[in-house]
Amino acid sequence: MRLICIGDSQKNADGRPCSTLSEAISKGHISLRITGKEGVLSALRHFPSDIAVIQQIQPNPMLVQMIRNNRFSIPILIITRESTAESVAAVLAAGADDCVPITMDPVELLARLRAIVRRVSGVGVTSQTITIGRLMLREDTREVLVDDDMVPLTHNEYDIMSLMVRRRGNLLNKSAILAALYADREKPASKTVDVMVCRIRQKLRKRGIQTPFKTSWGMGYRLNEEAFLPFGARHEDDMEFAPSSARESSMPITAGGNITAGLPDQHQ
DNA sequence: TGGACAAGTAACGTGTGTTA
DNA sequence: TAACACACGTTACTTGTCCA
Repeated sequence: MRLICIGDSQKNADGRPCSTLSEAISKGHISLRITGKEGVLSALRHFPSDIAVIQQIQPNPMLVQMIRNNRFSIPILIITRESTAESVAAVLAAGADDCVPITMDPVELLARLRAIVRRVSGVGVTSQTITIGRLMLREDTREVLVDDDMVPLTHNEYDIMSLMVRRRGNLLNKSAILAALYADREKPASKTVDVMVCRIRQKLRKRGIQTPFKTSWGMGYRLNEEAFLPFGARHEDDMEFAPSSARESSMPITAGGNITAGLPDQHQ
């Protein structure tokens, strides 16, 4: 496994791995390359790696957002010294694959690194394309296709769709979506997310995807993977046409601020 | 069951890019 | 440079859900 270690704190500004990561690397016979956050894009471009590890004092979505905005689909694990549920949710929503404390046992850290790499390189996922049944998301061209028919999404609509697909299986609340879309900009009203999700739904509905997202009342949205399964592979419930103002789900999800963290991850 | 609140949606205003 | 198209955000209204 090839690992690129990115320093995003004063203590590890040049990317030198912390002791926990160093031990995991030595146990796992991992080839290591280090970089500071200034040279991260160049390093990712010139030194293909299997996974990126960002070391931060507190989870900060800006660096993850920058990597994703430059269309690097490399899996990202964040090692952090101090974290809150909200800050972990923000980096996961921005596109990180995992966020772990620096106190984690090196053995578990190594296992997580391997699991993420295995998951991302698995069936249905390539570095540029994610496929879920009839849905194909091309990250290199920022295109979304249903049955090979392109869905004309705007920039923000694509970003929400991409976020939903990459975090499929996880519930995403509106603030997390806004944090991912507007990492370093002033965020609009959360109602904006409702409107953009509604527009995506309308466009997908025209292509026969009736309930692309499940709504959890008061909590957020989740990708409805079954809606994208080919006809005949879906449950009866999903074959029904939803009303125009569909409330796909009203089942309350366990309350809590960090609703994206701690749930099973998405890539199968 | 009804009020409060959240979510869905259409309509509209504004900003920006494109084109003649 | 004006006209136009489009994306985006806001507003207002409707609908659905929760809870006392």
